[in-house]
Amino acid sequence: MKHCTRQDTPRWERRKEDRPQEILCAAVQVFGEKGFACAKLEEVAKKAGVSKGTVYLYYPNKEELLKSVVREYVSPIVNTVRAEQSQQQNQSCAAQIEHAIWQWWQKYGSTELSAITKLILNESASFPELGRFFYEEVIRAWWIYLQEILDKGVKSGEFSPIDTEYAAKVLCSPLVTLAVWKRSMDVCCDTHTDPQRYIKAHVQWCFMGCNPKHPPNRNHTARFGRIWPYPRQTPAKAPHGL
Amino acid sequence: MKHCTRQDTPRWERRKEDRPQEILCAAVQVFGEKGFACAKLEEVAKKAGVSKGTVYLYYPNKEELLKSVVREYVSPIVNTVRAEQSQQQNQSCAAQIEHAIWQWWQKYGSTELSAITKLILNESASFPELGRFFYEEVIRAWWIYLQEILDKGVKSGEFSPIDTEYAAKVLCSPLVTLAVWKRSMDVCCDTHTDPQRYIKAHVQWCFMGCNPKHPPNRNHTARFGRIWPYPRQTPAKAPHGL
Amino acid sequence: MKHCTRQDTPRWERRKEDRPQEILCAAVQVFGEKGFACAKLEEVAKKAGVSKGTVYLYYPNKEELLKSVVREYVSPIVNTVRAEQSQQQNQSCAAQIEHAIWQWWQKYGSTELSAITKLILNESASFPELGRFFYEEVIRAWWIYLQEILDKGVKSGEFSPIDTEYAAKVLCSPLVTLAVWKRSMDVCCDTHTDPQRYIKAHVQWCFMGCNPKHPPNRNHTARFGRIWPYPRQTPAKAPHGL
Amino acid sequence: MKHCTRQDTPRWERRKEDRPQEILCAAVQVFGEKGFACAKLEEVAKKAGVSKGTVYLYYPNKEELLKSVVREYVSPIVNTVRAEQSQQQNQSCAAQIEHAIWQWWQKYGSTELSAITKLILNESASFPELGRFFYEEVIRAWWIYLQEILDKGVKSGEFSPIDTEYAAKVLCSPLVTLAVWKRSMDVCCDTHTDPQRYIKAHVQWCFMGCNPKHPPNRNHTARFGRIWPYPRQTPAKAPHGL
DNA sequence: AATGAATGAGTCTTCATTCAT
DNA sequence: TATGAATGAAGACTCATTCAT
Repeated sequence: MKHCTRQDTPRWERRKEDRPQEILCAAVQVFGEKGFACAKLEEVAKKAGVSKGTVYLYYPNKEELLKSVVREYVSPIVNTVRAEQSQQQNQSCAAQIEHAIWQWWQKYGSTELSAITKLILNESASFPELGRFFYEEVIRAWWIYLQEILDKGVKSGEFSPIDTEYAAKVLCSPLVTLAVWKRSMDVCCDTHTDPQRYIKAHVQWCFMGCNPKHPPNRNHTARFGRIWPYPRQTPAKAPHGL
Repeated sequence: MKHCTRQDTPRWERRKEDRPQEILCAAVQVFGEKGFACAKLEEVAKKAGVSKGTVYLYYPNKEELLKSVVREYVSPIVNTVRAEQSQQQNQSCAAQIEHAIWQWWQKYGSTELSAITKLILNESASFPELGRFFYEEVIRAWWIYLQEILDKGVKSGEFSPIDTEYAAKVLCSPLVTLAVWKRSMDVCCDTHTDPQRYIKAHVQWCFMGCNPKHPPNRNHTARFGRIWPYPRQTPAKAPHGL
Repeated sequence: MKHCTRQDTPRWERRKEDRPQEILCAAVQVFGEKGFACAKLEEVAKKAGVSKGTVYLYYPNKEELLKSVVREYVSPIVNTVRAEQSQQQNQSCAAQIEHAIWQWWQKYGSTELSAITKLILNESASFPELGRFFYEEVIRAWWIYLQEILDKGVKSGEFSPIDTEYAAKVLCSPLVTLAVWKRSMDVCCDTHTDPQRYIKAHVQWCFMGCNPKHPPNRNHTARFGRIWPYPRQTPAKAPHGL
Repeated sequence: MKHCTRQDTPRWERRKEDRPQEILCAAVQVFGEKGFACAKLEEVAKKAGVSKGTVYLYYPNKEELLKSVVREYVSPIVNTVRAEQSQQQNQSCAAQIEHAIWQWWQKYGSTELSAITKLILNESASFPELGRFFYEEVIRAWWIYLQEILDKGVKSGEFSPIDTEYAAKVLCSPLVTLAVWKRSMDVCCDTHTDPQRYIKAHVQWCFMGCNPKHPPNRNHTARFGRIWPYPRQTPAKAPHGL
């Protein structure tokens, strides 16, 4: 004989298996929307349907929660892409580059996860450890992956001899910009950047740039000498001088 | 008893009018480094050489300070952009592109002004009118400028026929990324990105990409169909959907 | 299907009765080390080899656990004290004193039991009944024991005429301090107090102090008149009164 | 013409000079009553008549607040006593010892400050840094001071040759015990320990112990061999074995 | 006008206690 | 019984904002 009191709706459930994923999933959303500093663990908890304390049961603190998000969701992506690629070694390096770019978009850039990149770029100066972690765990992995393909292409003669290390960085930057852009300008303006078209333009650019008949003199750039870091101005100076 | 005539304390006389500028100058640095949430008004005050209270004398609160910073700093950027657009008309389009890139870095990217770009990208989701204004006044102007050169080059046959609108966006993105990067990753990691080398790689990329013998099939990309914005996931769902 | 008869799992049968003891044993260590406030029930549980919930099965809350610890652990102390008191009657009083001191250390001070003394001194202000019980059953018994020896020695002329009641208290204090010290300062500093050497110094002190040729004038102390409790100071007062 | 509105009772006063002392004074009381872990900075603030934030204006955190109490009020005491003593170098060492003991009581033991000693002994295992700090700052200073006098006395022949290092420790312990006692047993029992009488007994003990005609054989102690640390018992063992 | 001392709401984190399993 | 996942009240600490000076 069972009394049908409130006991039928228990105050909480025991779901050890699912909790971590639920919390991580909520964390992606909250971190993505608010950034690291402004994200409230209480909001993460609420979104995950648990109490504040439960979050700490699975992740020792805010920073580790974010790191876990990265480790769990973001880091594996390069390896996945790499693994898929390795089954197609007979493709041209150009095809491999293109594939990597589209995969990046499909698996990361187009998802909620790419908000992490925006977050890191925003806050790594304030939370250096986070910046270092993301750099080591994610950014470098992508750079290395792309540079390997470029190196292979240069070695085989498929590509021109280029500064592959920096070319890999340049190669990534439109993707990063696109992800940030979708979460900044496209939110407040009526720009509606079309990712497909953007990436197509990027891919085309990758393989031929604008393809001029007479590329400018390579030494042209020697004229420009200012180097980073530029001198800081003292606050008392007029800001126009900046 | 001390006489406070104009002659005796000329420095103090100007002070009153300079204060707002000094504060804004400090604020752009702090906001640029820390983002809105992590920026401390105390740090702004210290950098500006005034007390915390003085900041509130000129700006009613943190949000208004941010808005003032952006409003104030957009003008020099606009001027910088405009100044670029009128020069080098007689050169080849390729040379004009390259010149624009280097000028962007020299006049803008390498200066404090580029902190504003980082700031805007950070905060435009939270402060839409700021984003809109910056987009209209600065970004679009710059895009149009580049697109005009590209269009001219395509029209004259100097360049291949490309999607000039989006190519202009892609063309900008490494510059934006570089400026943001110097203010984020390079601060916390030992990456020490070399702007000269980065821009050289970018310029080379612009004109020939990696220049493969057999560029991949253009239709390849049709396989990728996911479009933005993707549906939000509810926390209970499997995170693989991320 | 597993048969759980007595023969098959003899160890498990006893478990149920041992649990409270195991928990108390763990608790005395943790309370002794950390004090009531800083002791974590989780640490107690782990040390006892049970789960947090099990502790609550036997003790309704932290406070009752502490009380049980003291109740349970005080008895052995009392017995230890009593056992000491009946021996060595035929020796000189000095020898009896010395013997008592060493026995105290060997049977009590050097064992886990002395953690209880530290605990009681910590918490008796918050849990008066605990303090009272420990005082009546243990401390007073020990004092009386020592005082009896001192009285006998004074009466027989072996000792000088002294204030035996307070001398007994003074006589105890280095022992208490040593036990507390080993559990506090020696844990965090590199002091490594040597108990043997400490007790030797104490014993020597007991029988001759520093043995000066000209002890100071006994009436000297009349100059010092402040008595306990001194008046509490209000915060606004000058702190020099402290 | 002044309107007598609420403005007559301003929400707060600006009292930069007095705040630190008021806060420290409140801190002594709260730390003394509650111990380090249980002391709430909010209570300190309330007692000092300020808000929570104000405490942090002057002391960066709880630990530094306590350290400041020690540095400001406790540490100077030895030096004061030392300085006073140095004006009486012609006194016997015995008189100097006695003077130090009474000064300790008058300047520290009888005041609210001596609760710090209890606190440290209680919590230095949980807050090792605090323990180390207090040891270095206070305890060692007293030990050194007393040992110096003892050494001088031994050297001059006024005292017997003794283990002055450990004798100094033994010499301190009744004072420590007294201070702890007044704040533990005397609070919950009707013991009402008389400090004057206690210290008199201690002083007498210092100079002659119980002064037996036939001190026990010094080698007697060789029989006792157990040394610290004794072996920890496993929780499963019967606690009587402790 | 300028200062910076003072405030207190807000957030991370801990842990005694509860309770579904 | 026993477990340990889940809770939520409580406390340290921060910082935008106020306001006495």
